[in-house]
Formats: sequence, structure tokens, C-alpha cells
Amino acid sequence: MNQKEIKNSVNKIFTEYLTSQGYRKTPERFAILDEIYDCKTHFDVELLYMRMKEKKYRVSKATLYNTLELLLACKLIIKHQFGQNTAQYEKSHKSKQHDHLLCIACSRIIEFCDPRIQEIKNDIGDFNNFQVNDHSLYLYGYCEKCKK
Amino acid sequence: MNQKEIKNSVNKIFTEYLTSQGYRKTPERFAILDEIYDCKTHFDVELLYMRMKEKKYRVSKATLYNTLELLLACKLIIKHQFGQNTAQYEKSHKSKQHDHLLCIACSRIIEFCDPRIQEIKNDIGDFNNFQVNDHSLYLYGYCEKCKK
DNA sequence: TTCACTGCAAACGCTTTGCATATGG
DNA sequence: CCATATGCAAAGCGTTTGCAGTGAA
Repeated sequence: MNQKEIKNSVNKIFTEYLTSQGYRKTPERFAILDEIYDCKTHFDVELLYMRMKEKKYRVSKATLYNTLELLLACKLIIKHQFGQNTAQYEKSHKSKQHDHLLCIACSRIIEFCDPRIQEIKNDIGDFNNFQVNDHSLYLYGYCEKCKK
Repeated sequence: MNQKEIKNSVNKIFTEYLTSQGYRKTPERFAILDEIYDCKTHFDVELLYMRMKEKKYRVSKATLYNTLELLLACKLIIKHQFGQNTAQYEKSHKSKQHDHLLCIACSRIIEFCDPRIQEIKNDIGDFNNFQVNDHSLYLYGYCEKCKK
């Protein structure tokens, strides 16, 4: 699926979500979705704001936060809270569930998948009588370039 | 090891850390450590501030943040960034490495241990040529009281 | 027409910082 | 002594909120 097809697909998902929830299909919302799917990697609100400012669309921070909330709800993006400050986001269209390795020296991010995570979620959930919906896992250390 | 012995032990560790780094051994720092080791569970800066205010010691927020930083450095506490706001802390003296289940409805926190986490760290580290030092894992969902 | 959405700016809340004062070494 | 710590209050900074104006349905 190329970039164009992905955009059509997420556009459709977002449209259906907005319709089903009785939300309005405003041009701002679709412009934001479009900009997000142009992002190669992780991004934050400030970056998105600057990029859209440079282009045709200038949206307010309030609208950005509002729209990111909607996109989170229909799972078109994922939110990461790496530190205590700026939240990071990434697009997540049909992407395989994955976690992250973070280099504490150079900030490199590597994605990985491990089926044992799902097993742990199931087992720990069962054992504690918890309905586990979601998780966040980050491994911290030094990448090959940074370890001595 | 009882509460008294634990306090003696962490006191010694903190003293040695401060000395080795050339930091001053101020009464505020030890009062804060003491108050933290009276906490049964997780706590945040505000809670610590209120508790100390009620007792003999009234320390400023600035000093609390400063001291928490030192205690993090010598691994006598662990810091959690559950949301984008208030950071949570917990004491970590020789406690078994554990992770957390968080109820997204009532904020209940349950701790759990799973040896598979360590296996994942080893395997993913090896596979990606990463030296994995640390990790954070949180499972989110509904606890037995909150799931419908 | 109408009410949800947007933009703007002010408010929020946790954390950090600046500065005068106090004190450990 | 004097450089480091403390207390206080102000500043920072990402995020949220209030409100008047706008535009999708």
C-alpha cells in the first residue's frame, strides 16, 4: 500500500468514526490527519503546529489537541509519554503492535515486537482479575554505537 | 528486616552517596528520606509536602525536588510518570524488581513480577545489539471493581 | 438556523529557576 | 569562611479551558 492509498484508507476510517459519533467533518480535522500521515517518524504538538503553519493550514493548538484526541480514540495514532513534558505521537494505521528500545545516549528509537508481551498481558490480567486493554513498554540502554 | 533496620540501611546508603559525591548532609535531606520510608505505597511531591508540613519538618517544594533527584541517583526511590502530569515515586530499597497494572477507571495500582520480562530484555537486546539497562512496563485496563 | 467547532488568549498545574538567606564542612 | 542548600515566589512550559465568533449539517 503506497502513501496515497494509506491516506485514502485513514481518511475513510476517520470519516466513518466522525460520522458514527456525530462529530463534524471539519476541514481542519482532515488537514491535521493529512499532515500527520506525512510525518516519517514520531512527532509532538509543537512540530505539527509549526509544519502546518508553514503550509496552507494554520490551526490553533486547541484544535490540534482536540483532533489528536479524536485520532487517538479511533486508533489512527498512538501517544507516548516519554518524559514528564512533551507528549510524542506516531501514526499507527494497521501497523503491527510494537514496542520501543530507546538509547539513553543518542535518543535513537528502535521498534520491536515480541509475542511474549501479549502472553504476559493475558496471564497477569487473569491472575489479578484485571481486564488488560493496553500496555506501554520501553527498554532503555545503549545502542551499538553508544555502548562502550 | 524490619522498618527500623531498613531505615538504618537506607540512611547509610544515602550518607555514603552524599559523601562520595561531595554533597552536604543536611537535616532536610534525611527528614525527607525518613518520611518517604514511612510511605506505605506510591506518593507524589504534593503528598510528601503535606505530610511533612503536618509534622516537625516543613521543607520547600524546591528542596523536595532537589532531594528526590538525589534519591533517584542513588536508587533509593523509583520515579513513575503515569500520566503527563504529576510524577509518582516509590521507595525501592532492595525491593524485588516489579511492574505495574493500572486501572484507568479508579487509578488503582497493582504490582506484579514476571520473569519473562527479563528474558525479553535479554533477547531483544541481543537481537538489536543493544545493551539494555532498564525498562518500564505498565499494563492498563480495568480492575475487578471497575470492569463491567 | 443552530449548535458543535475554531481561534485566541488566559488559566492551570506541575516543575524549575532566581535570589536572598542560612548553614554544613 | 564560603560554596552549597534552603525557602519563597516568580517564571516556565505543555496542556486545558472560556468565550466570542464561525461554519457544517
